[in-house]
Amino acid sequence: MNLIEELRWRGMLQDMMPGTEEQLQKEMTTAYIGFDPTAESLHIGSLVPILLLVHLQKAGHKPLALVGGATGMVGDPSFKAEERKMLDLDTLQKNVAGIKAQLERFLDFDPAKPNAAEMVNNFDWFQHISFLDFIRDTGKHITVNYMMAKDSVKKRIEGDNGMSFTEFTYQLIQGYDFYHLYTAKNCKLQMGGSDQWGNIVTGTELIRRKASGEAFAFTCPLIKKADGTKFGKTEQGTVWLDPKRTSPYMFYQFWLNTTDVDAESYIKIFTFMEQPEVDELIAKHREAPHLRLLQQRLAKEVTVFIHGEESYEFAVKASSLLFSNDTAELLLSLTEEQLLDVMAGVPQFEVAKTDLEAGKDVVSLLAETGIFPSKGEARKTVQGGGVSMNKNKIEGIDTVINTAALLRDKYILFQKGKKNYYLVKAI
RNA sequence: GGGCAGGUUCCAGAGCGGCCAAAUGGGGCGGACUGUAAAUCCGCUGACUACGUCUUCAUAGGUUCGAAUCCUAUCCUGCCCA
Repeated sequence: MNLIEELRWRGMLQDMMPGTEEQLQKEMTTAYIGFDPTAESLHIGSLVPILLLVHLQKAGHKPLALVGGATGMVGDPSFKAEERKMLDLDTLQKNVAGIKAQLERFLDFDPAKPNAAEMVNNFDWFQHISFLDFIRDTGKHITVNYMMAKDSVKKRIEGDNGMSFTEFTYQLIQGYDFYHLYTAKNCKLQMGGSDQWGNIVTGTELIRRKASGEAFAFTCPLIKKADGTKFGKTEQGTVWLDPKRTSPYMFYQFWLNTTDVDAESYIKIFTFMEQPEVDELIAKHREAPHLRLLQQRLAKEVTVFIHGEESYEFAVKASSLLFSNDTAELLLSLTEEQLLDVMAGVPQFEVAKTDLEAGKDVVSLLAETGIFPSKGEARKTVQGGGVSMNKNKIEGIDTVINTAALLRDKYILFQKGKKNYYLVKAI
């Protein structure tokens, strides 16, 4: 299977420019994807582009990972209803550095290899280009009519919020990136999410007009859940790749909670498993969905890829402990070390031990530790039967908590809903 | 620069002097069911020292016993004209 066939089978191909497949067959091709430095860490939304680069490199081509130090200063308006907030320079630089560090783990940068991955930052070339030079040398080649016709900006042009010139410029800036990489690094292919199609095509257009060259592109569908909601969010917010932001346990849980329908497509997209094995697994899953073989395998593959074998095993251990039925007794039997081990990925909070010795009502405890943002919310959730302590449901808001609740004389395990655990440590 | 329409709680969007912490929908959270799934049903959704009090309807002033609702100025947005 060649790269394109592979990606097509995996459902990772949306649009493709004619000739792309032939180009990839013809020679080792350099290709790039851009990453937005909107945060210091990548999140699972960026996983697909990363995987595209990995597949590309596996197929013998040369991947370039571009971090958008310059484009990040402008903000991509594609399909967005509103203008984005501008990031200040310091944050931007920090973000670029953070993202760079993460990307380095997933691609092979070994310079001895002909198709070694490379990292580039578009700030490096944009910082030397003056505004006047840019509009004369580059802006001349593209008409505003062409830029406005893009679907990606339609929402803003027809919408109620307008679009600043700054944001409108974005596609030209990104287009220039492609042009620059084409001339500087013989990069002939750009990939990205399907929302990037408009920006990417502006790049190939620029290459055609300014350099009389031919460049190619393909995009990957944006990942959505079957119910149409946004992929990559949980109750806790974004799922990050950085274990300090989203613990491997939470990360594992995210994948484990995938719905049946989604799991079938995710296993193709997010793992490197091959077709026969995937087909077999899906068949098994359809026969006995309650065993959730598919979700478990998916969670395993992705967690191992991002966090490694060891973290995965911790996550499984913690999950089985927290979700087994007789956990209430089990909790009591754990040693402190085991307890902490299991709770490694669970958010932790502290209380003064003296408060517990005096006895403290649940509501205050939950709010003051920060498990709940306010007393009101803590109260309402407790009243709705949504909070458990050490795996036993808290019955009323008058419940007073004292040192008797402490596990190993030190910890209390709170639970909001079924899946959200919080460990409180008495100090 | 001129004219017009707007800026409401997470979002969309009602309200247009007291009955407004603000309809309705979406989202979110929680409960039941289940497979840590989907669908469905139910509850909650500004804060607090909580049958009451406090801070909210772009911002700052003003009118009034009383304003999200009226007036003035400012800022922001859209549309149209120049």
